[in-house]
Amino acid sequence: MIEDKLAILIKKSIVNAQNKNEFNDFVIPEVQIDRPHLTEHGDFATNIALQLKSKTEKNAMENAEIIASNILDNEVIESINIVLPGFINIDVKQSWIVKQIKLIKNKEFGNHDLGMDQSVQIEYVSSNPTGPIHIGNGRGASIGATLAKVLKKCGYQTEEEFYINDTGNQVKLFGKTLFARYNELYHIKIPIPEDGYLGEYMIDLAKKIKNEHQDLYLDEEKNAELTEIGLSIMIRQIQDELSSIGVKYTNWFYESMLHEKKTLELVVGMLDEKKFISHKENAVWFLSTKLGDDKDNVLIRSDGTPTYFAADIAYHFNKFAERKFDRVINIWGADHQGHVSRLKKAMKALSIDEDRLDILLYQLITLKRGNTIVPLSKRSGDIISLNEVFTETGKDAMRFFFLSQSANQSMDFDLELAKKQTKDNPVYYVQYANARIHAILDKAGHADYRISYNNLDLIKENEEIDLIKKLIEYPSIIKKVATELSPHHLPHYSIELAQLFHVFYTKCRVIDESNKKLTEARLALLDACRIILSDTLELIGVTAPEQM
RNA sequence: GCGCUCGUAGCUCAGUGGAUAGAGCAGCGGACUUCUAAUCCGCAGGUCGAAGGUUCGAAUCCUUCCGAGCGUACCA
Repeated sequence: MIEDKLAILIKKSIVNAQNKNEFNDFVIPEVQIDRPHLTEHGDFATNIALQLKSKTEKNAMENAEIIASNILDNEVIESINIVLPGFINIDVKQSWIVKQIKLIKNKEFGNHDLGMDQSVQIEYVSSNPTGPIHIGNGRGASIGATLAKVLKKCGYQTEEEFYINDTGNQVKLFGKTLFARYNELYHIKIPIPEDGYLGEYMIDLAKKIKNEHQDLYLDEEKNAELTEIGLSIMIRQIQDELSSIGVKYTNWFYESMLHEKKTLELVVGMLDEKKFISHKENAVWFLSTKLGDDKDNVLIRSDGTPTYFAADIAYHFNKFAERKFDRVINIWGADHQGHVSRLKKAMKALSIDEDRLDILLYQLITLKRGNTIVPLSKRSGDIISLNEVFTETGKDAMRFFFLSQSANQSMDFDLELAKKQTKDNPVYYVQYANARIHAILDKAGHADYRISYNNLDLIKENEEIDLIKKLIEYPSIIKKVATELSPHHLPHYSIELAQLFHVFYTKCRVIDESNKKLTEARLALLDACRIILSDTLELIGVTAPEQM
């Protein structure tokens, strides 16, 4: 990365100055390299001279002068300007920028080795299998899928997992509701449980089972089997819907596995051994207050059944201790916020370093129809399924939309406006840039022009240089997304890149019959652009069409 | 009450210690005989919720207040 290169040059210059006694000895802090907003402030800037004030006992301007005068000869820096109150502004050589095109020959550009081959598991969506996934889950799906791809690009061994809560109260309710709906088809009236699932999809589900198995499960004693069949159909539907927006998991993990393998008992036993368990009012409690939480939490209810929390501790124990992931990232909706601290405390209690667990919360989506809020509840049957929204807006517009805001920002999703806004979605602006690139490359191919890196020095228009500068920013964007777990930078970057391409397209004609050398150099630039743009779109989870 | 997140242009949002705060949409005005006008160029639009503080420097950090969403279960 160019920033690293410049930081090293600056660091060397400070060492130089120290050796010449122009600076006294001190430990050099990390040199921060920024991209200034204004072009007159240079291509890059650093505030290191300001930061060193306390260490050198000189003022920032003096520091800057010393640093600038000690920078060794190099192929990158064109000029250095020192500006009050002590900024060092750096302009980079055009000849160096242009040469960078050569480095962008495939999609490995932008890769990092941050992960050092560590294994990381990313768990996301994990919605209850008692109903179809709703529109709100689309956000978690988009964030998770993109983050997984970026981490892979950064040298992690990634695994993507969907956790299926196939046991517990909600599943029981689901089973009872399904039983009632199924019987209804045979004109047998069985009341739907009070908190049952009222959505119409339960009727469809019952019909499906009737078509396949006829009256085989009318007997109440076979309710467990009926529930299992219902769940498996539901899960398949969830898989299909996620896959149709381009989200595919490496693993689907069933909660029931934890019960079968007695992981819960194991974990509760371990916590007991480490004195984090107490028995109060016939229930078993986890003493998270011992680790600084505000309150303790029930693991086993007074009726003997485990809570969701207990299962989740076992599940995470399984991730870390049994499957041995180095790192685990969970992507949760903000309504699970209260769960974060106690799960981390539980890991700590089990002697698992809580820093290995990252929980990324995304703020919830408020669904609206005009000015009225549309409530969402699986149980009441108020469901806007992911499926019905994306078939109207399209997968690409949806993925781009969900990713383009920071996870900390709550989102409004207006169902009426969604279709209208679809055509305004910036994703098309970006895709159009890609289509334009391919139009030129195709035409050049037919006319027998070849990409050539031999005459890159012919590239000197401002629009070309700006475009290349944006291209070589790509690795730092990827790094930012991976370290901050903030995938929303990708759509923004793609828009900026597309914009610079469109400007270039308007100002610089690529195929110029009178100038074959320039044409072939520009084809090299164009190809670099194609690679970065399509890689960005792939990470976002959006297609890169060659024609529009 | 306490905790988490947010408050930036008419709208939707970037920017989270750096210099004169940016983009899209909406608005107004221009540009197609050219490799795709789903494009480009220009104009207009802001006391960064409020007040204090920290420092060379604050939309960004701290404190208080105001407003919004979420959480605070022997639900998941």
